[in-house]
Amino acid sequence: MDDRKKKILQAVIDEYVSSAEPVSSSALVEKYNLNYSSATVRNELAELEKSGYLDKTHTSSGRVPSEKGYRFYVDELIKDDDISLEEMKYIQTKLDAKVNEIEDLAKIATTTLSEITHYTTVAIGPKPEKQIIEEIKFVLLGSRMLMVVIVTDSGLVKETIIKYDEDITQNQVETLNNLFNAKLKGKPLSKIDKPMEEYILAEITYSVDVIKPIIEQINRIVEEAGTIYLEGANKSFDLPEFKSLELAKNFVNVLDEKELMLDILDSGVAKDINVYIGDENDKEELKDFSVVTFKHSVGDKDLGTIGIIGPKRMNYSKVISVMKYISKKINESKKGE
Amino acid sequence: MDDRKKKILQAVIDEYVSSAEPVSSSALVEKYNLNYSSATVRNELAELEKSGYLDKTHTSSGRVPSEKGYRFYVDELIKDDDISLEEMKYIQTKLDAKVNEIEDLAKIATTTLSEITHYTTVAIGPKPEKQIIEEIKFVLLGSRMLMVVIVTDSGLVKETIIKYDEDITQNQVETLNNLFNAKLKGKPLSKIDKPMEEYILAEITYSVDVIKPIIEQINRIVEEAGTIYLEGANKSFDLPEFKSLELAKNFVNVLDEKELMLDILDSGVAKDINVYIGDENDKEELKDFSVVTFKHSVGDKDLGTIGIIGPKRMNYSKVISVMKYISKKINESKKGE
DNA sequence: GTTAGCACTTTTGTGTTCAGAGTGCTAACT
DNA sequence: AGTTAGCACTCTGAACACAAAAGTGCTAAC
Repeated sequence: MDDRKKKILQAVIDEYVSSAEPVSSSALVEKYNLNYSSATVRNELAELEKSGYLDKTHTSSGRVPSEKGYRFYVDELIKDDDISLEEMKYIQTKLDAKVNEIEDLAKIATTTLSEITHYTTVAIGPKPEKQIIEEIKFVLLGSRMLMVVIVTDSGLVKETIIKYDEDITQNQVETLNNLFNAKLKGKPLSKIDKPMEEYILAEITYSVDVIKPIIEQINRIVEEAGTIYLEGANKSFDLPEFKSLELAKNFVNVLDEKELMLDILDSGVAKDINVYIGDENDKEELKDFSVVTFKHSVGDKDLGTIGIIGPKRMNYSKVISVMKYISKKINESKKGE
Repeated sequence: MDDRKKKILQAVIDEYVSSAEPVSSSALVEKYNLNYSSATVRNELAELEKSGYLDKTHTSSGRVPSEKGYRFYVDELIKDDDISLEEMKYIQTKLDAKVNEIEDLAKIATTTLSEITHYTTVAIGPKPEKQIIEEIKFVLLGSRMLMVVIVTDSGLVKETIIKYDEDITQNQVETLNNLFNAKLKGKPLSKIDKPMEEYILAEITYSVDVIKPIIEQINRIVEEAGTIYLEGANKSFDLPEFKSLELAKNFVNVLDEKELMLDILDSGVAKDINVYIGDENDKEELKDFSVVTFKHSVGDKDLGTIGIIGPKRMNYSKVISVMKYISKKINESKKGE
């Protein structure tokens, strides 16, 4: 593919991304100051179409990028500095917010990404099983509320509260602290299984009623730790793709299926940024969309994966540029902590 | 208004609520086994229209309830036991879930309400200023993470984490516990103002760097405590009212304005259940919708307010029945705790 | 290799027509 | 009195035709 073809393909995609309308030869000449006539451009467009990079919606319509076209664009033509000074500043202030829980940081990154790109973003934290329990602490609130706090090596802090019908003594709290730390510290953050439960129950001399709810709640925490969150689902409704309400509803339904989202975010291979365009998505429901995911981290601490879901006609340059920038900034700013 | 008119008005509303189409005289006769001919019904409809309870979309169309019609329906015709056995059971299992934080209970109620009614629900917790701090506790996690836990009389438990660059001693934690409890216990949950901040700073002998972030985070918690949450925003897209995407977008935007939502939920007067139909809403943005709010509580503990936002063509009977049932069940089941 | 020019294709918007759904009213019936 | 059958009238919405607009592809000339 020669330079002129690349230039034209890029122009078609840029134009289509911003207008969502099939792109005509004359529009290209006018807006992208190509030094050729529309007739020449038309010839090139015809060839690009023959090689599969472009499509037409009907015989006499303008051109629309094909998935192959987008793929070529993402692989070869993308700019990864498509981010303005204002955007950088905005990201910086957002990330500077005094947050102390690692989950909050991830959430802020997800929100910011959605705000800047205007696409829907989803995120999951690091897999619970990959995190190591560093400390588990029992704290008595009043005399009948027990708080359980679990701290993991990746900086995750999760807590829950159990209410009892009887007073809990400081003594009991000590015992619990000792027992649970002895058994769980250094282990991966996963549910307490039957054998472990039996062991703990056997070990404790006093009432089962105290222990049972603790185990129940710890298991709930673990489950919750793998939770996904979602930002800017409504943003997608501004897209002309969704002028059919049918499609919009489908989209919302996809987002609602947590399992599906988990799979998608998990499927990202080792690469830092993964782009799935239309049919490249494994899931049938996403064949009409594009998904971009990236793993982020602070130093060597995994922060989980963030994904963007948008139309195939996504602004890949901007999305990837912003992702890279956020990723870099998170890593830099918080490394010392 | 005589009985027959009431019966017909009720039939028109019930039919319109389920079909969203203007209701014709013949449809009424057929589906609501009225023992009159369509001509008679037409006469009644004409009178109901003259008195303002019904509208027409054009001269020869069927009838549509007016806001006055809905208001009459809500005030006079509503059934408050419009809830099935299955629904009761579903609510019961949901509420039986082992949750221990009062906020989670409110969240479950909100979600369940949305699931059963298929409308969008929003909720706010009790106003922070109305809650009294019962205990404030500092917990050291590892050696450089400090967790602050605040417990209020209404059962709210809020916590946050502060990370330091230097080790914190158990001694310091004790001092903090004593100082903050001495100053804040029994006070309403509100931001720490300047004088109080100065006082605390003066009182503490060691580094300001330890205290500053604590105050910062406590204030953040307080702010967050008044937060609203939202459930089932996407459900509304199934409504035929939203066949115009324009309206759908507006609706989403309304939901996005947290301030607005807060106002609406706050404005509920002392009554247990408040219904605002169309123009009865203070906010311009909600003139096309109806809002139903209710305060809920466990025993004498305020749990905050839940609201339902839906089309004026809302199933008021069902919504109110379900609200009442949930409210009753929450109160019953958790009273002992 | 490039481009002006034009025939050809398809979409989109507009006006028109026509059937269908409902009402309102009149006149007859109980 | 109240009820109802019957019919004229109104409005909507779907179907169709037609014209204008937007583009392309191709040819022939530069």
